[in-house]
Amino acid sequence: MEKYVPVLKRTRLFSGVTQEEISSMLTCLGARLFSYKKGEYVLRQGEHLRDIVVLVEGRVHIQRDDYWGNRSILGRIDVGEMFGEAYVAPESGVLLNDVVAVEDSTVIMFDVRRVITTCPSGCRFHSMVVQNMFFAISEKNRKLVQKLGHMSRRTTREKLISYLSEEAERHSSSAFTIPFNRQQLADFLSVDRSAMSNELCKMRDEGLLEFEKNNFRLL
Amino acid sequence: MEKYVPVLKRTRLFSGVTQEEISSMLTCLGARLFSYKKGEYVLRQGEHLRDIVVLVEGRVHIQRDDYWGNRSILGRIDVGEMFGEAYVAPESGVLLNDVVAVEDSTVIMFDVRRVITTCPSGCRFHSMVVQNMFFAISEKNRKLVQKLGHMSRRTTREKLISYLSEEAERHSSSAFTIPFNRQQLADFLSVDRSAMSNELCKMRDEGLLEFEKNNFRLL
DNA sequence: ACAAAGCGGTTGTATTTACAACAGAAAAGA
DNA sequence: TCTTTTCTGTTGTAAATACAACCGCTTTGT
Repeated sequence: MEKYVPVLKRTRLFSGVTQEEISSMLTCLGARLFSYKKGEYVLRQGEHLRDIVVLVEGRVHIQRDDYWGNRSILGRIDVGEMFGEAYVAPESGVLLNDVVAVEDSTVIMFDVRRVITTCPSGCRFHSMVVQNMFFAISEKNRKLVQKLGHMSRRTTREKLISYLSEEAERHSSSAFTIPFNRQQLADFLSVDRSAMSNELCKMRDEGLLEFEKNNFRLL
Repeated sequence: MEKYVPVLKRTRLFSGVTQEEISSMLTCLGARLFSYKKGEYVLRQGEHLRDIVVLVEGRVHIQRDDYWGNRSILGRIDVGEMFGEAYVAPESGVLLNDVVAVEDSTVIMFDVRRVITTCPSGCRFHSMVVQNMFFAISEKNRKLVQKLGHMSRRTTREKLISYLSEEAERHSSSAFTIPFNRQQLADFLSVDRSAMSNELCKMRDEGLLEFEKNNFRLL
C-alpha cells in the first residue's frame, strides 16, 4: 500500500497533506488495497458500500445496464479520483450502479465513518482531509450537473457539441483526446452508436471539426 | 429569523440539533434571511456564491436557459432542502444555473466557511452540522444520479416511466401528486411539451396509468 | 363580470433517431 | 503469420420526436 502513497498525495482528498502524514493516517482511515483486471467489476449494483474508494491505478467506469440491455455510462474515474462518496450516509441504501474496470486497476478503500469523523487522538491532518472531502464531493456534484447539461440537449449533434466543447475547455485547447471509444461515447451521451458515428462524420464534412480515432479538434 | 428555527430543526442540515442550539448557532454560522416573490431570481447564472442556502418557505427551481431559449429544469427544491452546496470549494467558479422562486419563497443563507469549519469556541453541535452536511450533499449527489437515470432513457415514454416509477416509489404508493405542471415536467425531462402530453395520453389510453391534473396513478 | 393569460390536449409535417445489417480497417490473440 | 475479434463508418427503413398551430377550459387580474 505504501507504494501508492505518492499517488494519494496528488489526489484531491489528500491535498495539502504530506506523504509521511498520509502514511501515518492509512491505518487510522481503515485503508485496504484491491486490484482488478480489465473488465472485472469493482462494485455491483445492489451491493452495500461503507467505503470511500480512491482509484490509484487504471481507469473505471460508473455504469448501469437497464432491463433491456441498454448501457449508460454515468461517469468515468481516472487515477486520483474517488467514487462511492454518494453513499456516505448510513441510510443511503444499496448501490444503484456498477463500477467496472476498463483497464487493469487498483483502488484503495477507506472506511467512511473514519474519514468523515475526526479522531480525538493524533491524526493532526485529519480535519484537512474532512475539508478536502467536502470540496471533492461538491466538485463531483458540479460534474454531475455538467453531465446533465449534455444529456438535456435534444439532438445527438447538440449533445456532441455540448460534450466536445466542455472537453476543449477542460483541456484549454481546441485539440484534445477523449477517454472513450465510439461505443463508450455513445453510452456516455445515451445515444445510438451508429447514429452518433453518422452525425460525427456529417459534422466533419461540414467543417465543424476534425478527428482521428479519439483525437479531436474543433474548428 | 427566529420564526424559522422550527423549520430549520426539521431540515437535514440541523438533524439532531435542538431549537435552542440552532438559535445560538445562527450568528456563528453567519445566517441571513431573504424573501422572494414568485418568479423572482434567487440566484443567477454567472454570480459568485459563498453561501449554503436553505429554503424555509415556498419552492424554487434550479434551471438553465440555453442559447436557443430551451429551458432545462435541473431540480426542484422544497421547504427544508438546501442548495448551493456544489459551490463550497473556493475554486468552484461561478454559478452555472439560475435559481428561481416558483412560489413566494424565503431562504436563509449561511456562510460556507463557517459551516464546514468547526469553530474552536462554543457551538457544541457544530460538528454534528458538519456531518449532516456530508449526508445532505451526498444525498443530493444520489438524486442527481437518479435524474441522470431518467435523462439517459431514449424515448419520451421511457423517460416518463422512469420518472413516474421513481415518484411512486418515493411516495410508497401508486397514486401521487407531482410538483410540476406539464410544461415544467417537460422541461425537467428535457422533452417537448406537446409530444409528452401526447405520449401521456397514449399511455392512459393503453391502461398504463391514470391522471388528472398533477395527480397520477400507475396501474 | 370581463378580458387576458396560462394550461392541457390534439393534429400534421418535416426532421431526427433507433435499429439492423453489412463491410473494411485495425487490433488482439494463437 | 494467420485467424479472430473489435472498432468504425455507412446505408436504408421504420419509428419517434420537435415544432408550430390551434382549440377549449381554467385561472388570474382588473
